[in-house]
Amino acid sequence: MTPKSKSSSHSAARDLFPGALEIMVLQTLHWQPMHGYALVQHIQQRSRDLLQVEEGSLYPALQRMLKAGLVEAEWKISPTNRRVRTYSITPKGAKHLELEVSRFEQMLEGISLVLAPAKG
Amino acid sequence: MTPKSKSSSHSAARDLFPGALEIMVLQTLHWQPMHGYALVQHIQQRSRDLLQVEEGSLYPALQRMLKAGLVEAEWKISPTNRRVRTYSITPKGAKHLELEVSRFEQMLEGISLVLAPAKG
DNA sequence: CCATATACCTATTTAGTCTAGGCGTGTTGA
DNA sequence: TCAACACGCCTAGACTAAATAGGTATATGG
Repeated sequence: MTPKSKSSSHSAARDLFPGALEIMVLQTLHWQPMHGYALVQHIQQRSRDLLQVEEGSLYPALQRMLKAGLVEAEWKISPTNRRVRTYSITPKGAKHLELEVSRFEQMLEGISLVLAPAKG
Repeated sequence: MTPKSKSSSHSAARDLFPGALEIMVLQTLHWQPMHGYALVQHIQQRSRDLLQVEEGSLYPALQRMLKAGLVEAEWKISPTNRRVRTYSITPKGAKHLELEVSRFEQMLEGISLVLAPAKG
C-alpha cells in the first residue's frame, strides 16, 4: 500500500504499514463480498485517494487469506459481463478481523503515547 | 516492534507497522539525545507496555539512520559509569521526521476512512 | 565470586509489499 | 472492422524492515 503521490505520477512512493492491507480487505469483505479489482478501487476511493493498493500486493494477500481460510472465493459473471472472482469473508476471517483490529488499535495507542509530547 | 503479549510470555507476537519504529526513535531523539538501550526502555515505558522494541530491530534501525545521516552518535560514559553510544537527531533527521510523521498521519487517515462504516 | 542488569552488536530468517511484467476479454469509437 | 483501452486475473523476483537468536563486555549487589 502506498500513499498516492500527488505531484509526480511515476515516482515510487515508499510503503508503510504492512498488515493494514489485510485488515482493510477483511473489513471491506465483511460489509460485502467483492472481487479483487473492485477492492483496489474501493480502497482508493474510500480513502479519498490517500491510499493506493497495488494489485501486486492485493492478489498475493488474497491468496494468503484464502490459504489461511479467512476468505473464500467464487467465480462469477459480473454485471459488466466479465468473469470475476468474488471473495467473501469466512467466520474464521471475521474472528481474525476482530483480533487484528484490536491489535491494530493497541499498536496505534502505543505509538501515539510514545509520540505525544511529555507532560511536565 | 511487537505488541507485548500479556498472557503468554514466550510466544512470538506478530509484527505490525514497519516504519513506525523510525518515527518513534527520531521523535524521541528530537526531545533528547539517548543511547540505544535507553530507547528500548523509553519506548516500552511511554507506551505503557503496549509496545516492545526488540534490540535486534532497534540497533539495525539506528545503523540505517546513521548511514542516512538522520542521527549521529557519540561514545560517552553514562552516569552509571558505562560506555554508552549516545544518539542525537541531525537537522536532516528532523526534516525527515516531519515528512514521515505527515506521511504517517495521512496513512492513518486513509486507513480510518476505509475502516469507517459506510454512511447511508 | 557469581548472577544479574546494563549496554552494545550482528547474521540469518521471515514476511509483506512493490515492481514489472503477462494474459484474456468485453466495449467503444474512429 | 479492428485497434485501443479498460477491466480483471495473476506471478516472479527484488527489496526492506523486523524478529529471532544468538554473542561480547562490564559494573554492581549479594
